[in-house]
Amino acid sequence: MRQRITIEDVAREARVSRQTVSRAINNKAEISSDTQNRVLEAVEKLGYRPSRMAQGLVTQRTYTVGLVVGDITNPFFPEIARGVLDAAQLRGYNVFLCNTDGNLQQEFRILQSLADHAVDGIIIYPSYDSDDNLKTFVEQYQRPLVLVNHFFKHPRVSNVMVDNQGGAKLAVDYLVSKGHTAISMLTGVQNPSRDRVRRIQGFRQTLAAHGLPVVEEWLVPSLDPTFESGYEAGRYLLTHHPQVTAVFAYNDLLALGAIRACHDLGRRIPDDCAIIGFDDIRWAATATPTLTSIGVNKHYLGGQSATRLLDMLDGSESSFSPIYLDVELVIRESA
Amino acid sequence: MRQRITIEDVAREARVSRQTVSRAINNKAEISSDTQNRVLEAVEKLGYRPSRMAQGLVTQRTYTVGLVVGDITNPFFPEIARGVLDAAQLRGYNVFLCNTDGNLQQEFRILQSLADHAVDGIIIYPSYDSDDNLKTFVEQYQRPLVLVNHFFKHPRVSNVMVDNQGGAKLAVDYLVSKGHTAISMLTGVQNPSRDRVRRIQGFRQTLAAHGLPVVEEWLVPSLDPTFESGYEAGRYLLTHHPQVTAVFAYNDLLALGAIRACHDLGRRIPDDCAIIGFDDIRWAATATPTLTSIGVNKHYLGGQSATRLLDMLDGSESSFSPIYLDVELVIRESA
DNA sequence: CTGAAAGCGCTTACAG
DNA sequence: CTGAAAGCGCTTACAG
Repeated sequence: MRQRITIEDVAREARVSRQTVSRAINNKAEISSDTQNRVLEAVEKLGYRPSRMAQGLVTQRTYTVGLVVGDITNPFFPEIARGVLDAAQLRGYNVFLCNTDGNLQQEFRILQSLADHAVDGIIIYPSYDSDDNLKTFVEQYQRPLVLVNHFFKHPRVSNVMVDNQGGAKLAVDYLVSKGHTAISMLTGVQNPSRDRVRRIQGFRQTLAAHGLPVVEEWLVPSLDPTFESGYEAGRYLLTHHPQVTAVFAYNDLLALGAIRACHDLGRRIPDDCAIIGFDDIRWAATATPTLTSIGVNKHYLGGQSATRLLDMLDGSESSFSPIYLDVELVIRESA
Repeated sequence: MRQRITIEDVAREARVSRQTVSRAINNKAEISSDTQNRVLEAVEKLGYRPSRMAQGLVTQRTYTVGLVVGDITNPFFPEIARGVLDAAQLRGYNVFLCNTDGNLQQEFRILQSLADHAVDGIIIYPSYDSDDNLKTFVEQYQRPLVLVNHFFKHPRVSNVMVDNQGGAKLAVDYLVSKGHTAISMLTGVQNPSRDRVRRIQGFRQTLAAHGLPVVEEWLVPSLDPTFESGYEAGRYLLTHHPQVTAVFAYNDLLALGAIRACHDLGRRIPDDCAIIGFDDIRWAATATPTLTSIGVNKHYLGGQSATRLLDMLDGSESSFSPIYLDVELVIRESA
């Protein structure tokens, strides 16, 4: 069983002290290029790689970050994760992935566990009521946090916001422009997260701006933001309120479920019922009919979140204003 | 700025030595329950949490593992990842997620970086030609590895295999039972990974077993295993070989693309052309028409892989035979 | 520019 | 059952 190659081995090979090896591999100024080269050769020869752990113990930098999402199985998240991963890797960081399922205790345990592993920072897509978790975490554990779609004022916390309200406006404006007046919304879960609240607000405000009434019975919540729930909610809506001619869904999964419900109820899309989603997951572009949606660049969103976090870590600047990401209306067949 | 609470603080609070604190929190035998309680109270009071890093430096156990997949954005992987994550978390492990994009150099860099972070083990879905990477890694870095759908004989390597050949047989048997004789296959990428090779083998053998010819022109490869490539390949196939009445696709994404191609070419599914996929991703159940596919329990696959890895780490047993996972034919509308 | 000393936060033998 | 010593693999001052 081969032993781990340590800095000691390199020092012996290059006939210098450990500190000098450290200087060489970390590119410190106080070293002659002669010795540096000699050390680097020894490093090469032995295949030495410094232990991140041992380094981290003294520098308090581990080059790891946590990415905390609701459920990686929700097609909204993999692309975000990919954006985070790509940006992180480019700068030499590894990423722990964790799922909260929107469960606060779970979320808390995860944050704690990431702290135990001494991650340098965390990107989190918080649950609907995470403020206590975030607060105790950020005060106990002195590391930067990036929150996606959730505001939290704190010097070590930065925010990346999708223009949810604007997206809802785009959707409703478009439906109205198509002549719809009986517009419903599938709002997603009962306990809405911040982004849900904002999409609902945008929906209400835009209807009002067009002089259209907000019929409360046409705002249909569901258990979770999945295809199945969208199917249930859509079926319920179209059965009990058949006068509705257009549906704006909190997300694409719900919208896709509603499409299926329409289909099963024999209502044609978009003629009998127009449907528009949010997020523009890949699936939306290939569904039948293809889904009109509010597009968010998820890879970019992830990338920006990671970049922001790493910038906070490199920490020249002390304060960071929120990042706002635009959305766009992607018109396809369903509306 | 609050300081980190260390074992030293707890020792002072409980009026014992650091070693005794260590014994208490690690539930060692050599400690009186009296002192243990006193220490645990102090731990509670101070909110002490041991540093995994410091522990890891001496125990050589970090309670982290790596999960290396092709691309988390491919809908095949998130459910696997979820299975890994759930099983790992249950046993107190955190998971680094990494994407190789099937790129060997990238894969090597990732393995190295995970080793730098001293992960306890790795679960990897290897690229098509990873043997060199795996070999140098496993010999240099004395940690267990779990390979999914790729054989590699080594005492520290364990394998989790999906019955790819059997799945292909199920698909072809079914198509033949429906009266098809002109059966084509979308084979995925040019450089097939092990699981691709096996699905193709199964396809060929089963055709032969039914006394049907294998028409080489009907085996259509593509750039990558995506919806877009499936569309291209499907379109090519049905234009140049219109006599084909059934298509078996390497995976669901390709199959879904082929469905769209059929649709655009005005061929009805399944009457003019039957299509069957592999993997049974969620999307398959909700497509129009819904996709007949070979089902793999991806969450279970991930869970088994993680469990196997952690069992190797706990290391009572020295040798582990491969895990074989069954597949099943899921009949829907497309075939 | 280089090395001897101290220490990051823990655990593992070894005494008693 | 408990504590003093040594050490995991590094880096950070501090001398020279």
